[in-house]
Amino acid sequence: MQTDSILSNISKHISLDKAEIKYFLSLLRTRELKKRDFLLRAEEPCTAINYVNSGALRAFYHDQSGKEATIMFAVADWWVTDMPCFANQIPAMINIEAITKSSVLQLEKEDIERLYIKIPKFERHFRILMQNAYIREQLRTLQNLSMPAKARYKIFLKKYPKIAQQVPQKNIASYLGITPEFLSTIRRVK
Amino acid sequence: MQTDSILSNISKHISLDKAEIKYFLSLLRTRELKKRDFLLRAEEPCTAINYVNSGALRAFYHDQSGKEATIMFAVADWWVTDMPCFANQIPAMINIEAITKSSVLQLEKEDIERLYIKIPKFERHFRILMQNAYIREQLRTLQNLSMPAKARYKIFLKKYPKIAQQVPQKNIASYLGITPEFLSTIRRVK
DNA sequence: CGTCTATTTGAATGTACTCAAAAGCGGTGG
DNA sequence: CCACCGCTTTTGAGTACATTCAAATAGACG
Repeated sequence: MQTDSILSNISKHISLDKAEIKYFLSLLRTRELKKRDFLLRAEEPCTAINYVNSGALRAFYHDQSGKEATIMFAVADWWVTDMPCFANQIPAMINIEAITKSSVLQLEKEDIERLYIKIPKFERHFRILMQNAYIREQLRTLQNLSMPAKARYKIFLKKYPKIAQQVPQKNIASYLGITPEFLSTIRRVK
Repeated sequence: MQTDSILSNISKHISLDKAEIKYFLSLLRTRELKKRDFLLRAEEPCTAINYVNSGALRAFYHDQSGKEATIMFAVADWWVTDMPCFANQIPAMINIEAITKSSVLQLEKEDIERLYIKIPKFERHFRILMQNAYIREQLRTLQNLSMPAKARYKIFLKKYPKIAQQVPQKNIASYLGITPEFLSTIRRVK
């Protein structure tokens, strides 16, 4: 199990001693995904939060009319889950699919709750993670509201160059909230 | 100082003893705002996070072209600040204005950091707050991407009936990312 | 009561979507 | 190694959603 990466992720915000590291690592389970495997499917229980060791995943929502909206991409060193459903222990609303061969570390809801009790510092770590996620999402809302698609696309390319390389264009379109056709015409004009 | 409300907000997630309550309350400062007063202005340092005791406030961004986008409303029992700037101690990007006469309790950055150290339970409280904010914001993104304005407006009315009553229509338009004129035509058709 | 701002209405325009079809590209099997 | 298949991307025409600008009406408040 590759664990250097997740430990360095955590050491950004809190420091752990040997015993704490050992306990924390004991809670993780590795999950390997082939391209197009699902880490989570809508309607299933969403029991884990996932740390991406390698690869690229996409979280997306399928609405009643069959259209899909991409909620987020997750590449190495990102955390991903269906947060509303993970937090409230209700069936997943979204799907999480591997865009490329990927490897993730899973932390179960029950285990993270135990972890919060046993090593309260982890509340801090995830507080900061949630805070950053909130900030990112709020900025995204702001851009969706105030900018045309072309400007949003340019910002996406600048902000997530790695993701832009790894994922098909139609997924970026659905992240931006536009059709693949329209993204294509945006790109044409440059 | 009205403190029952904020204590009950906090007791949703953590429980405090008498001494902890006393210490926590000692960190708060009341701020009274008249209608149209600013709690925060863009460019100013954003040093505090604010709990709304009463009234209604609006957080909005003014872009270079002069258009404004409403980031959020805050009514009684909500927390509000410019989170990116509060977290990173950089000048505010957004404005927070009182829509009606309001009363807020302010918690300074330095004090909240001390609070986290002295009473680590507060990490948990704000972890849950940030998690919920993230969830709300992600849901909002999803709706912005996948629904036409009319459907978003209906959801807004259902979700925030209190806010819908208290704030002018043009503010709701800017929250939805549409022009006041277009909101008006949406409402016409019913 | 008058002034100022918010809301409504309408016409012209622009941004993004749908549907359809063609072109490009990657993987797979013969 | 090439040919074919399926999927992604491009292109275009017609349409729908949302904006801009301008002007009229309605409401709020001193």
